[in-house]
Amino acid sequence: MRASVQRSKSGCPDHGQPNSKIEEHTFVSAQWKRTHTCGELRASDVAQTVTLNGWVHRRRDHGGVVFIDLRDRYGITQVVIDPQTMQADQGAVASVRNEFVLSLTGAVQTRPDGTRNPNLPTGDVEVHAAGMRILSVTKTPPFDLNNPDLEVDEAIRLRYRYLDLRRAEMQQNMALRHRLIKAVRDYMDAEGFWEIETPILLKSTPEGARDYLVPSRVHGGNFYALPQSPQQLKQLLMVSGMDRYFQIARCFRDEDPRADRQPEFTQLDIEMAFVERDDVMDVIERLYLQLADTLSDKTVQTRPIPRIPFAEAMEKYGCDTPDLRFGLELVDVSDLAQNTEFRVFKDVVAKGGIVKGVRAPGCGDYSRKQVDEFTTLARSLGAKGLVSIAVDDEGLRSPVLQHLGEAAASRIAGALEAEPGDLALIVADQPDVTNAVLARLRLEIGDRLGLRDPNTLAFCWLVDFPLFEWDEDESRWSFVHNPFCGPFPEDEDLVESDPGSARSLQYDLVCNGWEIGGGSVRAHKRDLLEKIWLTMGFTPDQIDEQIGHMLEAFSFGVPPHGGIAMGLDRTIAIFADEDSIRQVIAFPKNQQAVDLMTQAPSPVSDAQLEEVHLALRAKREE
RNA sequence: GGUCCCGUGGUGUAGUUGGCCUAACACACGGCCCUGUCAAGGCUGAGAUCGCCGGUUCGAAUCCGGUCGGGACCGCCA
Repeated sequence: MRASVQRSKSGCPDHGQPNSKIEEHTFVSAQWKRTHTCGELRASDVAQTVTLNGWVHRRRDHGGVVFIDLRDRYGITQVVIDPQTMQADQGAVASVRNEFVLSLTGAVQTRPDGTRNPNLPTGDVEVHAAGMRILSVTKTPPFDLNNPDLEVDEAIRLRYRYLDLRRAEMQQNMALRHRLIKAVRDYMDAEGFWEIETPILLKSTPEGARDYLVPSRVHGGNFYALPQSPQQLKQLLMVSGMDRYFQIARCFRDEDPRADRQPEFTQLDIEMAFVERDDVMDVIERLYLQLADTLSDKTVQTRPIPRIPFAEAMEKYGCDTPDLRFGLELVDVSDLAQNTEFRVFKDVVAKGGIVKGVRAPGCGDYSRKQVDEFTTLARSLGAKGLVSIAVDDEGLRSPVLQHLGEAAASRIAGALEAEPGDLALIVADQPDVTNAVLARLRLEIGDRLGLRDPNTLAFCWLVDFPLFEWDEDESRWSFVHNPFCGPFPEDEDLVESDPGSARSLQYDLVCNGWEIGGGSVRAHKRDLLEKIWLTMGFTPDQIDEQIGHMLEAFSFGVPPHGGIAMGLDRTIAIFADEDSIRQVIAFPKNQQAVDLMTQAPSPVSDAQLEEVHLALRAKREE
């Protein structure tokens, strides 16, 4: 539980408070209203009298002439203030500082030879000010807004997010986000989809992520839940005959945030009637290729988007979100490993584990310390250790060479296709741990060797997922995807006879190692759905309670249907070269799910609690 | 719930094998000078008891413990 959230120190130096006496002007007279934006004046506009409104990006005061770079969303224009020709109060001009909001009027002129600025679209011209009005003064900003290279602590940026959003990088990200969502809407419309809104206040569903709850005032003791996704509603819209639905939907999940996860996030939510797997995938594939072509300078690595069966992805990459921008596939060496004298390997294989490895090209000369970094990473993900084998022209070097034996080590290195100069990294553990660790090590190698080309979009579809996975904690089968995902038609009998072998009609779209979307063709037949839920250990009564309303709806004539949900924040982050979706969300929350700007979540009054019939069990702090 | 990393003027960093730190540098900020800059320039000034609390020590920004804040990850995320 969060104790008291510290407001960082007041932040802004206000030495001498020079601004307190400066007159600010109300924006009443049309005379001071902009005629142009700060990004549009060109040589062809010379001789026009214009008025610009904007923020002072930078000010260069030469004692006589003063240059002001005025900035708005559209760009930056240089304004020259010459005391000889300027009608305004010189004191006001001298008082201007960065981030003041100004109205400046004057004539557009060609810049003198040799003073043009090729780095600015407006750099051929400048406005010679005839008048100036200060619309708003400012305190000194808590961090530099005009230095694109400066990396300011994210907590400070989030506290003053409205200032952070003035920076060019964030303006570009917001522009990209707007254009991408606009392109999505245009595309969906052209494809015959209807955008239909669904409720934000709905019923809590116990499966899945933790719900955000909203207490009901009218119905004491009862709660709405915010949607984790509009899953059930969009399926019901199929029953309603809407045929093709989409929504730019806000979704809410009360789980710990990450770089690629926020408590609330935005999905392109889609559902289609009378479709098979390929129909949904085709709609999304064409959309994403179009988005990549029109909104990104990056190159799509492979068209059409390759499809990778889940089992193959786990085998080659150790995860279901492979980064295909580079090779370095994992290799299973369990057979070789179990025939060595190395007890660690033999025991793991004997207990159902696997031994796999990955090649780190050119890392054969890594120091003990560098190899230890790999080991630390492996241990942090649950591995008990990491076996490294360095290959050079002399032979092999490995901490476990004598346990493994020269010949066996050589065979394993050979299986990994390690050449002189390479380092082979091998993990032996239960399959999930081995794969998770090596998947991460593979990415780490890719990062270190610069193999994750930021100019490439390596899309792939993950298909042929299992329908169920075994839940160790609860000793029962559970969903891999969602409660309505359908099995392969030929696998329907396996739902009862061999649940672990039933394949699902799920598909995930992956790009550069990020899962950017997933969906499925649904199980729309009542008996099949009931069978699936029975397999997962629900009693008929429980099934009725959980999805009775869906089964009832399906009893009134349901079209075969399927859909998908695309993570737009992640999509935009990849397009914008950002490591975190916070960079493409205007007002995100931090890793503790706190909004550092508004300090939400926050206590509410006793009266508010009373109204919604709540009493707190623990006295809140502070 | 857990592992790891980080915390020094407004911002970003240096200093962190304890002592020459009376804490340095750049930007920002205040004052003065300067009529063609575009990261303008010159001179000058103010600003941090080193997140907080406690401990070790003759001596702590530096070592130890705790705590708060931030980040990456694991768990969690149908």
